[in-house]
Amino acid sequence: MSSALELFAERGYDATTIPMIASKAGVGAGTIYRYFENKEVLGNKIFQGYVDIFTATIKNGFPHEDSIRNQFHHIFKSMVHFTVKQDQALYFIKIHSGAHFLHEESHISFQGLLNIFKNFFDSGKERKEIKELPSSALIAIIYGAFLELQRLVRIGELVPEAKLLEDVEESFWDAVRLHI
Amino acid sequence: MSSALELFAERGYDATTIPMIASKAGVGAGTIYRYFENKEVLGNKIFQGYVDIFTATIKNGFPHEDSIRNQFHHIFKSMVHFTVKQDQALYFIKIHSGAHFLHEESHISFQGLLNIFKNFFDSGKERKEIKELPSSALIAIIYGAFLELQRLVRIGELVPEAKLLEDVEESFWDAVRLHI
Amino acid sequence: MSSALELFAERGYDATTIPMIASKAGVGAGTIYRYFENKEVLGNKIFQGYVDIFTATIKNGFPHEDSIRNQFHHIFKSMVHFTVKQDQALYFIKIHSGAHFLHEESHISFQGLLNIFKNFFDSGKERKEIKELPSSALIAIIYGAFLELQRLVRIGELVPEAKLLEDVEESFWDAVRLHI
Amino acid sequence: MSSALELFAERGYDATTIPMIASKAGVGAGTIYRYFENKEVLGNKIFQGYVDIFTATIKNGFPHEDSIRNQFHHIFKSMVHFTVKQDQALYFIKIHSGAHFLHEESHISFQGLLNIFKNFFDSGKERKEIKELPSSALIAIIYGAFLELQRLVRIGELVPEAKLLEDVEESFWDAVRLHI
DNA sequence: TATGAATGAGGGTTCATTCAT
DNA sequence: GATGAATGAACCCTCATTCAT
Repeated sequence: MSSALELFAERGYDATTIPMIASKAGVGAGTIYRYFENKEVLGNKIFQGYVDIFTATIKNGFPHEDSIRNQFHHIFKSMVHFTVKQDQALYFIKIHSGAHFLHEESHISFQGLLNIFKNFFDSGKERKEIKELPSSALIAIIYGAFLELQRLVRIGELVPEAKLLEDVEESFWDAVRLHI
Repeated sequence: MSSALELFAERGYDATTIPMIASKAGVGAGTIYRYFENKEVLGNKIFQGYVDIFTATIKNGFPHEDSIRNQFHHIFKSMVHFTVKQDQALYFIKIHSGAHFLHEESHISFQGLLNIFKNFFDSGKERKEIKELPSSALIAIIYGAFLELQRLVRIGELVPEAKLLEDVEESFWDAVRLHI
Repeated sequence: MSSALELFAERGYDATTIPMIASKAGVGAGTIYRYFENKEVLGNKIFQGYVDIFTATIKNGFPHEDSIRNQFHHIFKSMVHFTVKQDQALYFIKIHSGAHFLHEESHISFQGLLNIFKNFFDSGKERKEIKELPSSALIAIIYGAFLELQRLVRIGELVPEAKLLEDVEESFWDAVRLHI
Repeated sequence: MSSALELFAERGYDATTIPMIASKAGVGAGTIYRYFENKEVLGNKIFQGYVDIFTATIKNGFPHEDSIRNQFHHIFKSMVHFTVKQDQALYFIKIHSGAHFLHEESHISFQGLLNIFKNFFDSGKERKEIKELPSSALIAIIYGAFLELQRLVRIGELVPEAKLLEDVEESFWDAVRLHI
């Protein structure tokens, strides 16, 4: 799975062949079919797997009782944390989140991820601390911006130092918070 | 080209076949090869074509002498304008901007687009009106957020009404402006 | 036809396209189909046409009453003559004389050509001036040797000067004549 | 390879399709690509392979110390020997020796074959036993005549009995030897 | 259980042929 | 009559998938 992830992230699902994956994993091509029905299933397993890890990372230790700002900080920190550990995974998710090979189940997993954000923004709006934009829009802003930034980190155009992360978090927070 | 654009945007370059494009365009598969040397050239022509239109849209009437805020407004308005006219195009550009089939020329066109943003942010930082983040990061935030929002519009989850656009612009501006 | 001949000789029948021929002839591709039903017919027309000219060249002024040696001289001279005028044609005939696209009629034309040689050799054998080999073998020797020589001339490895031609004729005659 | 050889010899390289070869060989079309990078490589492998075998056949047991006449006999015998074993191969070589798909390496192999003949004729001319024709011409005569004869054997018009071979060898020798 | 040779459907592409102009 | 854009069958080739070992 990690061989497949790397290749899918590097070359895209369609441009990656099963023999490539097998060779990178050091197994025979046929062996892959003992563990995954076919390439599509493999792609979905990886997609769901990492989306779920991402989701779990954010859920883990979420400060439900804390302030909105601190909840936001937790989310941001979790995203960075996941990204650092799984930069291939996030890039893979980004470029394949609308891919033709994804099953309904994968889309649902993805929605689950987005829902965490949704819940957060909904409660933030209730408390008049978050802008009165549709939550889906707020998610799109944070998620889209974050993934694009991550792309820059990936290609080496940006180095994720503490100061930068702090500034980016500030920018994100400014984007969504309600300015009085 | 518009048939190809639609399919490339929907399914991605690799998952789109020439017969699919031909069929959607209502022509024979061979006909495509009278106008484009091969699939790769077709992909690049479309990519460059729309990137250039996007670039031109932003450059057109850019208020160089106006305030940073008004320049930002022009950029945002231009992005919306282009998106409304060419919703497929922007999504196509997004998911293929690092694709393996792109020629050097296409990358340069894309860089040209990003440079407009860069120049804007650089001058904004000089005037102390924009956050002290690397311009590439600021671009990523705006560009990433915008494209993700546009995806929602595309799939019908968001309706781009005047009020929404206004709020989104405000959010974007908050994200990049220097809060005193 | 001459454009087609040149291309067929240079690249072979299969590697020559109708648009190539049209372009070389300075006409539209469709125009060719006003004069030849299809590519196959064109190929056959050319093959037959030149085989017939070759045949006529040899028949023309054949010294039926003269000595075998002089008849041989006439044949050799005619072959050279035809070759000089139509070097493409002979090469085309050589490399396509067993080609898949030839119709029965073309094969018959070709047989007609070989028959002239056959008659000559048969009468020579009767007069005990030609070796007692099957006429088909004698033809093969002269015809095969001549065409291979012609190939060398074509590619510039041999210059067909008078002395060379004389020597080659001598060699050919030695090959077939009965040495007492 | 033998299926390909047969088809290439019968129909020519260009008119032979990979599916034809696969079907004749009783394998799937894709299987061929496990053993040969592409059709061109297959064609060259076959060409070189047989040219090399032909070359080896002549070199094998060549009587360097013997008389020119006996050396000639060895060459002729070798040609016949090779032809009997590989009748398709020689015809394939003949009709493709100038073909567009041949790599430089194949041309060199072919030149190597012709060089054996060249060396033989050169030494024969030195000893005043061979006609004073360019060696390339002498080769063309023997090679061309032989291949044309072989064609007749292939199509059944000539039966290669001992007597015939003896007579043909005599004819060939007469063609090239210096008549005092 | 693991393998990788074999398969053949399907992709990109070419080109003989047609036909509206 | 001449044209050349359009066509689609058929080519070469790739690769997901199978299955005998």
